Amino acid sequence: MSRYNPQLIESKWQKKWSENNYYQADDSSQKTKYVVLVEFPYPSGTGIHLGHTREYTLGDFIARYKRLQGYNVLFPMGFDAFGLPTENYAIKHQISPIKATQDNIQSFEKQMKLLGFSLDWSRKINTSDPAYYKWTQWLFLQFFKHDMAYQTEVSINWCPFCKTGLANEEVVNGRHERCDTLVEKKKLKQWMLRITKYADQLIDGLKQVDYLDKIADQQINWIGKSSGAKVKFKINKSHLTVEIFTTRLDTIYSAACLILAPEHPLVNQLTTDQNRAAVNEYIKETQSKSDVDRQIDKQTKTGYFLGSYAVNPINQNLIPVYIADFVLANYGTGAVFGDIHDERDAEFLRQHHIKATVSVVPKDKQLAQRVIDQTEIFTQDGYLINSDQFNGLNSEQARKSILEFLINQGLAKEQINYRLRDWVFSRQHYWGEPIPIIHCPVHGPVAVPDQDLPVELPKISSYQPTDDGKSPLSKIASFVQTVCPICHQPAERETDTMPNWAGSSWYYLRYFDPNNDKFFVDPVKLNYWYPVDFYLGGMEHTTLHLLYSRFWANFLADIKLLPSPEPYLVRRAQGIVLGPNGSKMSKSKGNVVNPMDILNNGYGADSLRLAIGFIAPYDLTTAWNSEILAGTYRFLNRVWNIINQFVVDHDNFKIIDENLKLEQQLKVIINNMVNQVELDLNKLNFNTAIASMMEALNGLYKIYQKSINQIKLEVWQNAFETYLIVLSVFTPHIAEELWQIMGRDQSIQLSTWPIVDQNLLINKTITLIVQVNGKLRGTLNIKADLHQSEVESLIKQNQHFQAYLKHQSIKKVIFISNKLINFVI
RNA sequence: GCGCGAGUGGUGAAAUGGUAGACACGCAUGCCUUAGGAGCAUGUACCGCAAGGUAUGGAGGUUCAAGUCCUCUCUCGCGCACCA
Repeated sequence: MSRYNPQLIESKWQKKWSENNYYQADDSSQKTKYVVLVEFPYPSGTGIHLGHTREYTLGDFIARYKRLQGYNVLFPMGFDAFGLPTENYAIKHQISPIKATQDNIQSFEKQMKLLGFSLDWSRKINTSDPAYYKWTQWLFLQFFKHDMAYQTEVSINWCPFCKTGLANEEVVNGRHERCDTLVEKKKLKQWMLRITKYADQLIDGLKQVDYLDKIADQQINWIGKSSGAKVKFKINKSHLTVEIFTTRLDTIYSAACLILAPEHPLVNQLTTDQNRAAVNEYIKETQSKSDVDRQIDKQTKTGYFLGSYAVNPINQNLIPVYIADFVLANYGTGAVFGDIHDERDAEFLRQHHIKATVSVVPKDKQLAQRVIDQTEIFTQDGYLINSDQFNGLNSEQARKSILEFLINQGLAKEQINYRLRDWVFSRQHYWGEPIPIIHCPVHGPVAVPDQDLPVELPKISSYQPTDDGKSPLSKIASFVQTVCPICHQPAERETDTMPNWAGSSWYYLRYFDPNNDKFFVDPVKLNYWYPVDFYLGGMEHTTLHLLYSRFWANFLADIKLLPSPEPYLVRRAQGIVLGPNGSKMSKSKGNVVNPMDILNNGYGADSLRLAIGFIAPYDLTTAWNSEILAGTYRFLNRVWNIINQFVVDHDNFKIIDENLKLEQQLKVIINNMVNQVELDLNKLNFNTAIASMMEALNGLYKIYQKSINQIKLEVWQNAFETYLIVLSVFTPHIAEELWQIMGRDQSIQLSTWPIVDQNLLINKTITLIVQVNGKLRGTLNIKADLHQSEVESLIKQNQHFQAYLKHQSIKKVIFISNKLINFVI
């Protein structure tokens, strides 16, 4: 009997599978389709890491399970090759990004194959391939043609290290999420996509899909819808008005001042000569500070009085106008009224000695008094005081009434604001899709005609971005100089490129039809495959890739390029794999576990795959633990040994003393396992599914060692074969090898998922729980479906239980058939 | 501060309101041997000789019955954050 040698069998089967194209999805199948999508990787130089391995292994479990169930499964893979990581890698290693990408893709693909993923490699895509980005550019032009892409001079987040603009989503704690450099503000003319137009749809669409709650919550949070009102404040002795945004119109009687953002356009006009010098000084100061610096000390509310006064439209009170850097220029109207019912405002009033009035108090009288005395700040909804005819209303009623009152005078209107900003879509980098626009002195920005797509990236020698905020493409005259497609007069190409999120915003669609050079995807294939049935990815993309790609799909559905707006029916996120010491894996900490090392250590892909499924629930962040691996390896050895033993015993098999009860037991073990694994896989409980397989194997061992000759050969054969089919979802190589050793010619992948025998699930005898006053007092092995009276009489005959019930009056008996009996005494 | 989620053995973790700790790691004892990165058997929450009692971060509550439901509270993780 041979020993289990994963390296030998794994490479053998990987080769066979790829030769036989088992995983190529069929575009014209009669079967029901099922698309399993996992986020495609950046092909960085370090090869795949354990995080990829977890994500793709879990996706592979689903894909293999669905395939055995008879679905036409599409489980594709590609490479998100544009973007900063690849460019930085190329610069560092002094090779061209094209070459770097090719090399890295090759090694990624090789490594993924070593892990036995059932990917359809015939559909491989690469976002940096001109044949692919031709359609990224074409799709961008659809945005442009529908006024969804526009150019504007904006103050953008600028990364001085990467020398490029960033989207809000890429800035984390004031730093660029990739390189951790402090982000600066810079005014640049940028291409923007109107994602804000889809804010409501992106919230509402979540109701139609099955996303993990926290994913949906995070997206809703990020979009940050808030309903309130815009109110006009007239400036005293002036024709000017300042518009403010508030969600708390019920507190307007408390408005003690107006506060504008330093960048507010009216600041200059509202500043009196007397204050001008100091105000300008303050503005200069804030501009020199980064967002992070501004937020370092949230307690100190700096600001400056402009010299003007505004008129509170509700009561005609004159209130001073200030600027302060805690008011954000790019949210709402860039101006607010300051009042005591907001913690920040209250702090501002206190620090600048502005007199505050209370207008909302809580119901609790003692608390209300403290609020009136201004010893306590009350920011919640309550009841109105000091508010003329609105006194006594609750906050919600007051908001409505006051809004109506002001609307009638033309001084207010309802307003919904979002935190979500339009998407800065320009990058000043070489390694991205060129934005396919030509700037004509006469016609302005003009779309590159479809027949001229793709606008290919020119090959250049220096990829280094420039300091002046321009893409390196701007230095290539032969690229820049062109003619206007409308008037054929000299014109210039756009030199900005798209962000790395562009290619990934629609990549899943390209898998449906990866080689089409006539259209981004053939409508017939699109209708068959769209939408994605199951999408697994990282939590970190919830407000980046996931939101962006939903936005693209929503827009493309609006212009009839997609059948429906929501691209992913189910979205789940796998947990992060931490280093063995419980902290994030990183080179500097020296706690990186490389999946390829695990393979080279002789454990093999099957043990690794199993360990990944077994270590914890799939969505839990978990520290890598190589002892789990030793356990799964041991388990596979036991599977290997018992089946090889069976094949040996098979030849000299003689039935002795046939035992039908034992045979039934064997069948029940297998049937229970299939049932349990099926239930668990449907819920993505891979860890308990694998535990069920281990439990079943323990059961098989027990019966096999003692009583192999008491059960018919074909029952054994059937049990082991069923076992292997279920196992093949998790560990395809060893399953395939043992399947062959058992004498089957056809691949185990072409088998069908076993059917659970419902009759075998019903137990003939059960273990009844016996409780007294809810406390466990023992169990009783009895026939199933006994009546309460029968059970009670059995218990009364039982000395052990009698000890508890004797001399007691039984008040009540709770009886749940086949489960429990509880005596209340 | 806001939004989500989680707290269970020495460890990773199981438990449709119904036997808490499945499965696995580790450990202990024994067996076997071709002495291995093995294999097999038994045991392994805590207290107690036992009968029994106590245990799911803490405090209450609902219930015949609570890890699970409710209220309060503590701790940790993730996300967002001067968004009016």
